[in-house]
Amino acid sequence: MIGPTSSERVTIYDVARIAEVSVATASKALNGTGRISEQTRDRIKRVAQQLGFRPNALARSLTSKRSFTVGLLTDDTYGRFTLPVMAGVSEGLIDHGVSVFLCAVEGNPDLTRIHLDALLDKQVDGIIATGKRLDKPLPVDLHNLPVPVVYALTAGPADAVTLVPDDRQGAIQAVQHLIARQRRRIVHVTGPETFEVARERARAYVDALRSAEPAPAEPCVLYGTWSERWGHEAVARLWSGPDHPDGIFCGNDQIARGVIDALRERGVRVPADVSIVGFDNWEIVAEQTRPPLTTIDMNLKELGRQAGLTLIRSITGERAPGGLWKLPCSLIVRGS
Amino acid sequence: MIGPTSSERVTIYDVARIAEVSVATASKALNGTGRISEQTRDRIKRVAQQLGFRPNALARSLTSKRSFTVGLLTDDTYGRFTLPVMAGVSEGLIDHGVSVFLCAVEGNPDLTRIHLDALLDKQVDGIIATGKRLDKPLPVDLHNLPVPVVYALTAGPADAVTLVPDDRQGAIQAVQHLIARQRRRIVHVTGPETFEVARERARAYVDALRSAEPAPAEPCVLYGTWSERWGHEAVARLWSGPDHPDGIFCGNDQIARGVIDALRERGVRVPADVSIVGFDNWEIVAEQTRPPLTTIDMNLKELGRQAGLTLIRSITGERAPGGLWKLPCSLIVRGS
DNA sequence: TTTGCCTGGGAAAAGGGTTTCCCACGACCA
DNA sequence: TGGTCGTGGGAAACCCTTTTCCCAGGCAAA
Repeated sequence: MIGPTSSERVTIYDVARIAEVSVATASKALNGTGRISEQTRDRIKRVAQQLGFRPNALARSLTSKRSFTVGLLTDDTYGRFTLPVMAGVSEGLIDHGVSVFLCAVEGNPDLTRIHLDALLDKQVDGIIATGKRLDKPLPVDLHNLPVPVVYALTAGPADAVTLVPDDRQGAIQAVQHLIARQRRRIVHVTGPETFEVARERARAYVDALRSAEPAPAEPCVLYGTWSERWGHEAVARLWSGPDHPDGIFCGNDQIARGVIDALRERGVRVPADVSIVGFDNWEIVAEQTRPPLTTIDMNLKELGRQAGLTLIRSITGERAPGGLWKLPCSLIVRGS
Repeated sequence: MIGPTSSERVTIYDVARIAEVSVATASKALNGTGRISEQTRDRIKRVAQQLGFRPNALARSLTSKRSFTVGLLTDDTYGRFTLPVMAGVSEGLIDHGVSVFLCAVEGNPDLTRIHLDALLDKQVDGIIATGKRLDKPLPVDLHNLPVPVVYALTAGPADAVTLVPDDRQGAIQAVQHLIARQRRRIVHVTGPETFEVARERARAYVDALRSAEPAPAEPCVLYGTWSERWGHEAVARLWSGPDHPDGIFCGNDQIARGVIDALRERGVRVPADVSIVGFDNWEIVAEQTRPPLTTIDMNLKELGRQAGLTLIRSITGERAPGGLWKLPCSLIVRGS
């Protein structure tokens, strides 16, 4: 009777025994290494197939020094930004047989340490650090780890690869879109000035306006919070004076949502009287506004995928040049 | 000079050599097993500490048959429901030294198969399957796996543990809250009737009304979609006739958002004229409505934690009775 | 002094693979 | 017929840790 000795998992010993070869030969046949005759190889493969043999990845990792796992450290509990990144990482890595350990560390240094130690003990091949703010590093030092680290959406050391959306390019696209729609009095309503991304987008907004022909009205940046409420308030403020904007570039989709609602309440038509562009392409918000929101997509899933692939390259020894890698954003045109 | 032989990772051999004992003794000392004299144990521990020795979890798993990893299979790409569950799972398991493999399978059977095989090859101790709909199973059969499986927010076989929020209890709480606020004409605006949760909540709504004293107006359930737009439409429909409700229980927070906005646009005051209760406690929505939304929280993080702990128990041999475990929801009272 | 027990510690196997050699054998050539 | 070479396959070491015996020696009891 053909079959493994017991109900336990079938090992390469079972395969070898039944194919009547040594385990060394079996291993070489199954991995395509070493010199084996065509027919022996086929026979071994057939037996392995029949037995449903699947090599124990743990045992294999022990010798190969590669565990085909990586850790994903994330600081973003709410997950609005992290989730697409995670999905991208996972998607980009599974093709390489690599699985991803998820570690939600919620800004807690002790917890982060615990997760990090667990990852290292489990011999991960590399680590991806991700957060929601580029200017806030993770609460633990990832320097001098025995494995490569790639940063995504969070601050890393200068010599490491850090992947971020190209906020500047995204903001410029947004402004140019408004200009192309014949808008001339374009203001920027965004989050707190303490956020680097807010300042970056604001700078890009100013530059884009300044370099436009014919020259639009002077730039005007309103810093506030990342909330709908602030969108309402900003509209109230903007419409309190005599000069009203005809285009508003919002720092995120929630603000844009507030702006759109406030405008509708005032009887201002979007996009007839004022065009709105958001930022994030948070579909659950952007698709539900009336009209649906034109916005900038940061392509976070793609960013995650790139992070994964970059990490793989580092693991396999390719030395990537460190620094900030900016990935392009896309303009999503909807109705606003 | 005290130190490991090379720059490689320090192994238990290094510890043993430097402490001048055998590896067997070192292992026993560090794990607190076997019989070792107090001083030898201390010496070994001190050496291990100095060397920064951390045992290789892979090698350890090889003998112990426990990898201290579990797989989390999720079908919910958007992650609104899954993310809190994931966070809870991770949080509940890290205390037990267990790490979580994240597998986003997006309803793709082949991809699911690939992930599942990778998990099994990596010798996970167990698997948590999660989705966003109880009535839609994952696109792969998790029966007869060599490891225990726990289901959360997704359909599992009858003999397995399946954790879900107690929709009935949550809905009843919502209705009772409205009744306690002296509301008598309470309607239920919810998602598609094809969703089991929608029907379940609707049944609970009906039952809660029927058993209330003094008897409120006849139940009225409006099925639609899970969108803001449907909230608007439902209000339009409800206010087209002569009899207007004074309480609305919404199937989710997005619908509630639409309802609240539509009411404000009509000049109906919330909660003076009509009280609203949502479902999900999706904070980003619920806190931004005007007024902030009173809603039902499904305690998904706690659900995730329970899923993790239940899985641990199954792994360690405790046989949990299979079936549907309903975890209580909480009423979150805000301004509506 | 012998016997027996207890104690602390070590040798070796096991866990499931991969890899480095090394060997046997047949073919080919002189 | 003897030597050389290429080929297919195997023995054993190795990866790192745990665990199962087993042993040596000290001490108390007989």
